[in-house]
Amino acid sequence: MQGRNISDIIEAYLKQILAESARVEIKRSEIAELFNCVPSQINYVIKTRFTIQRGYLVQSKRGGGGYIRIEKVKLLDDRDMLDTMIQLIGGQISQRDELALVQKLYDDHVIERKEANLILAATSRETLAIADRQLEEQIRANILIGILNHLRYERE
Amino acid sequence: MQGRNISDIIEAYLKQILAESARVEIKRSEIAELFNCVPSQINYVIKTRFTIQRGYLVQSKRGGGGYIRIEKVKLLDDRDMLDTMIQLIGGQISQRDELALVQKLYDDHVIERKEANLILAATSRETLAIADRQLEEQIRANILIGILNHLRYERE
DNA sequence: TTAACTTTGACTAATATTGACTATTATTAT
DNA sequence: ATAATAATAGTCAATATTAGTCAAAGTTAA
Repeated sequence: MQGRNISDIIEAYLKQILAESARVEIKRSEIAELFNCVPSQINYVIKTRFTIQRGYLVQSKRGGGGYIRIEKVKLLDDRDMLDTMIQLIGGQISQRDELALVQKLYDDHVIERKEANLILAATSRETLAIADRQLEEQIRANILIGILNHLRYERE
Repeated sequence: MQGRNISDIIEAYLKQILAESARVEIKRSEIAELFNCVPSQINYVIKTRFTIQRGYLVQSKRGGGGYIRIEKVKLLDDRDMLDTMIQLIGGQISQRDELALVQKLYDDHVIERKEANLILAATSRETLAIADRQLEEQIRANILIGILNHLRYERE
């Protein structure tokens, strides 16, 4: 599924570490050298793939001994998590961010695979077929929030 | 059916791979070069020959390391009913008519109760929160059709 | 002849890569 | 202590690298 460009490879590398360690701390220049890219590419990877919406917290420090630390965030259980997600969605959400969010719901066993795919099918750009991008993202947000609220009482 | 034009040839080429691999991932420009055609012809081939109705799922990514992925899926038995429903929905559907439709899907065991409720939650007037009634019904129609198309197949 | 299908290419959109410049923190020299 | 310097990381915009859309033009089949 991954590995066609450097960003994907770096993403996979970091997530592999995070699969075991709950947090990973890197030196930007070292990773850049390891993957033979410019240091700012690390920022790009983090910005596009390790957002809070996807359940990651990033901290860093400059200067000597500087680092970038990525931590996997627990969105707590049930109700808190749903509230948090609704907060994160806000008034609109892109298809890309939505995918990450639904993935997280699935990973956390809030929904099953069938439901996850149903949600994605219901809210894809192709399905919604709304010319105006902003409106599309607003409606996607509405639908997702509706579903999340529904999950509050549907569970169990 | 074979080899009369470039589109047919490209179709055959991809299907030959799919006969063994369940999925094929290509770089658009490479295939275009291989068959000596413009890149957008690949899109034409996919659009006309690898539709979901024929049992193919297509995903793609742009940018560096981009690709087009075609996956063969297993079509289910309810396709005719789904087609009929999509016809019936047309361009828009009220919440009331939708309820009847989802009920039928449930009665016919196409979806389970949880999924039915999820669909209703996703498409209720309250969730969509669109002032304009006509637009609301249009978008509800789009979402339902997207879901119905999703119900056509199963990943292998 | 006409309607459907195919081919083409100009324009658009999404995503990734790069590097110059900036900001912050630590270390060293005075 | 303070100032200078070194060692980090951050930002942002330009450029590169893909794929998508659409409509005009060409071709084929009924």
